[in-house]
Amino acid sequence: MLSKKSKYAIKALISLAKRYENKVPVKISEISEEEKIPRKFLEAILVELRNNGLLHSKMGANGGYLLAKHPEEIVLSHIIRISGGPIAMLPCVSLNFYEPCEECVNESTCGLRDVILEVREATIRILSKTSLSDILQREEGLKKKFNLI
Amino acid sequence: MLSKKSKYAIKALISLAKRYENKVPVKISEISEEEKIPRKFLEAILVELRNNGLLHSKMGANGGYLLAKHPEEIVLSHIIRISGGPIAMLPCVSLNFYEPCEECVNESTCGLRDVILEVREATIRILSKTSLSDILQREEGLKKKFNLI
DNA sequence: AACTAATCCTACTAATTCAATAGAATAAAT
DNA sequence: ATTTATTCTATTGAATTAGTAGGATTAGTT
Repeated sequence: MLSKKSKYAIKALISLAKRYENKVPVKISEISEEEKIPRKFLEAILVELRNNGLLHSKMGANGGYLLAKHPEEIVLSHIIRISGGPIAMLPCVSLNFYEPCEECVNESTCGLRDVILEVREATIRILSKTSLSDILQREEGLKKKFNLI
Repeated sequence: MLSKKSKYAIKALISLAKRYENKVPVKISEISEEEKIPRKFLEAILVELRNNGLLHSKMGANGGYLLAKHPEEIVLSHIIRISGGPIAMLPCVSLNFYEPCEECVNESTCGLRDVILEVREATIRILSKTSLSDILQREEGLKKKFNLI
């Protein structure tokens, strides 16, 4: 399960991606209201995304946040890793949050691990090719599909 | 991330699958020691698996647990669901633990949900075709690969 | 019948992680 | 100066997960 933090991070970035062309900083409170994300929690999340190079910030009046890269260059796997969510279903197959199972006698011959490794690969394949732009495109597609446009 | 409970459940069932042919009940303490799973915790897990039809139990002296089905018929997705772990990365795409996102205006046009749906499908595809037998076969394969046999 | 070895059941507690909040410091625009 | 923002540090609350305790029940053995 994705943490709320990760979900909020993704939603906030999608919201910023929508206005990427404006090149005008967007305030925390604006995103918070639009996406219904608790103000102070979002604040912490955005700082973290900035520290990891996904956002630029501007302080003071008329300040706010901007994507640091083109929406095509920001992919889901990266966002999830920054916002603290391991992607793998077991620590022993995680690239970024690796930990051995205490009880495992021989990790390299563990059948369960082998399966979960496959799951991770399938998951990463999708998440690392899906950018903010892709998500926006999907939304357009879905709106058309449901005749909402 | 899989909970420890789920992981323990899977490991316990694999351990039972190895002795499936014996048709002799296996004691909790035996499994607990072999797999290094806390005794009392395992107890609760096995009862749940039994209540959900994956195990048969026999009380009293010489009692213990047996798989209720052939190891080929017990698949990972089922074990994980019983032991409480949702498989999907978001509640809004979960079949068995569905919950809408409070903040979502229109779920059916949510681009993020659409991607996560794809991830879930890829995951379930693997987990629901992998049985206890498959895992044992993988272990054999891995042992050969690493010349441990 | 008594004894022993096992699961079963109910309840509780501990530990960890997740989610959210408070409040003052700093920066920039007017 | 004043206002409008982000930034930083610290703390709290809530929920979930992990694990424990102890007695009731069942069945085999002598």
